[in-house]
Amino acid sequence: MTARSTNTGEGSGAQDPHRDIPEATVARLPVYLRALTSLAERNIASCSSEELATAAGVNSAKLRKDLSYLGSYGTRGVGYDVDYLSYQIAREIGVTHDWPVIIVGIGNLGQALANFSGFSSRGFRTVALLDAAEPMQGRTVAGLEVRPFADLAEIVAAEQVSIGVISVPATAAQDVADAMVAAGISSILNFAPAVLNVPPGVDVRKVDLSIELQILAYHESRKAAEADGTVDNGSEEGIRA
Amino acid sequence: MTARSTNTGEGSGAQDPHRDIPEATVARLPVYLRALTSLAERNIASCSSEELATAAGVNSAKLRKDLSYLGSYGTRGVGYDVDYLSYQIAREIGVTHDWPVIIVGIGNLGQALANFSGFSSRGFRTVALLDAAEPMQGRTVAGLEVRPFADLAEIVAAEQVSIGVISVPATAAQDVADAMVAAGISSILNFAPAVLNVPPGVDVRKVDLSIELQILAYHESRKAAEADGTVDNGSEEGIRA
DNA sequence: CGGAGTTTGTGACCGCGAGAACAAACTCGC
DNA sequence: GCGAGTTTGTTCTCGCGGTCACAAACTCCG
Ligand SMILES: NC(=O)c1ccc[n+]([C@@H]2O[C@H](COP(=O)([O-])OP(=O)(O)OC[C@H]3O[C@@H](n4cnc5c(N)ncnc54)[C@H](O)[C@@H]3O)[C@@H](O)[C@H]2O)c1
Ligand SMILES: NC(=O)c1ccc[n+]([C@@H]2O[C@H](COP(=O)([O-])OP(=O)(O)OC[C@H]3O[C@@H](n4cnc5c(N)ncnc54)[C@H](O)[C@@H]3O)[C@@H](O)[C@H]2O)c1
Repeated sequence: MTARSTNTGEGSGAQDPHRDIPEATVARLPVYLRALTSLAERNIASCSSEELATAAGVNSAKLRKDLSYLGSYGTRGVGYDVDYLSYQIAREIGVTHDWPVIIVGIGNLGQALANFSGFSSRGFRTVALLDAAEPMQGRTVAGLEVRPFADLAEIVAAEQVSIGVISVPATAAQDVADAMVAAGISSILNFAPAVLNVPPGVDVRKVDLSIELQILAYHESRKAAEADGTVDNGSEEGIRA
Repeated sequence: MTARSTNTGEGSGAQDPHRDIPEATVARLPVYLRALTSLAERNIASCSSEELATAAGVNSAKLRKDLSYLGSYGTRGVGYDVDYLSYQIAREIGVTHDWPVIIVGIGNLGQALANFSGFSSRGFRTVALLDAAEPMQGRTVAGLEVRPFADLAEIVAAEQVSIGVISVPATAAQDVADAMVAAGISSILNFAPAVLNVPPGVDVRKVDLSIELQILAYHESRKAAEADGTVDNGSEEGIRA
């Protein structure tokens, strides 16, 4: 029984800014930022939590709690200053300056992503497009030359890239991810329907179209069943009164 | 078998199929289905929860719990039959037959989606492409003629469409959603960065690229700060890997 | 200057979901 | 037939996250 259980008093102080923002809150901050941008474009200088919450599609209490994690940037009885809050959220997320991004796999989806203007307007800058296929290389997409996949490490080092987008077929996704990690990339956005294995310290987020549709299909099935009465062909029992 | 002996309780048995599957589980079922498909393609006939869990990138206990919501389809001491379990999951999700889907907004992203083969192989069939712009209409994308947006209601009724995909600019998204709902669509997959307002009974899922990237940027910022020396106290040794 | 009205920030509560642990059920070898 | 080994299905516990409700803080007006 040594003093192993130090227990670290450390107090329960929760209000130390920049300390452990809940993941669910992090996922909503970009939504708030977008809503604020939209308000700013309409020359609205300040807003209440209620207004911002409806613009963002969330509960106002949740919004206030989320914002409280980054500090007290509102004024009681008044609301939030749009520009000021925008900046604070952008600073917390880390998009006050642009992040360089590379896209690997310039097929159907990769080209759409490359042409997507929403990147640059929200804190990101596509600095390179990479593809393994010979016919693609050298072609220009969205003003950028498509470069060979072999140049990955060189580009990542030269441009200080830490975020990579994968839009290659599922079979190649793990290889690309491995190469990205080896090159020094530590955040990956994966569009391929594959489970990626990465070392600790590397973040992966996935966007999976089929999964989203299947989730919708599940609820749609239940709606149909609800309206219909029965669910399926009951080979077992399914006796209904 | 069929000896349903101790069926008296029914209290916490909770094994009534088709009753309240948790949302988090629903979101993972497609992942399991994909992993199973992959196993089947490699001619693997059965697997344990451990194997399937690693293939799906989740914890085995979580996987077993998830599967238990749809019934007892495994065999203790043996594992799961791949084909049988695949069918059961597909049936639960509702993708034993194909769902007709329409895509509205055939720009960069819409064309990529239309050309995406993953739809048809996972329970969905693109039956129509719609766009409001004159120059697009009549053109053929992925073997389908692009039709005027005004035909929406007619197409939805004729093809019994209940799932719609929105890939128009954010400013038009709400209008398109309203038209979809009016036409009878009750599930929407939205790619536009906009908050959609829909009546109850209509499901909306959103895929938002910028948000995903900003979440990555947030964690990336913290990694940079961590490595930079913004860490003040060195008293604690337990650095989370 | 003070009270009424408004809005933020936060403490309390509760339900869902993740994970560990274990009993039940099945197979296999003898 | 029976015990040993294996794997599922379920129970229990704990922490995160969503919601409510309210005190604190600010403005406005008389
Ligand atoms: N098209 C869509 O709408 C869509 C939607 C959701 C998901 N996805 C997924 O995104 C991925 C790409 O889809 P797509 O339709 O653009 O496919 P695609 O076949 O059109 O393009 C894939 C590109 O990746 C390149 N590539 C292949 N292997 C590579 C490697 N090892 N290194 C570098 N580049 C490589 C190919 O040359 C090709 O240009 C797929 O995994 C697909 O499942 C696509
Ligand atoms: N391109 C991408 O990679 C990408 C990624 C993420 C999100 N998005 C989002 O997806 C949406 C589409 O992106 P895009 O790059 O394809 O844009 P785009 O401008 O290339 O295409 C939009 C299409 O929608 C059509 N359209 C406009 N208003 C319409 C209406 N009221 N009814 C029917 N059709 C209409 C236009 O004619 C055009 O063909 C945007 O909201 C964008 O923010 C795109």
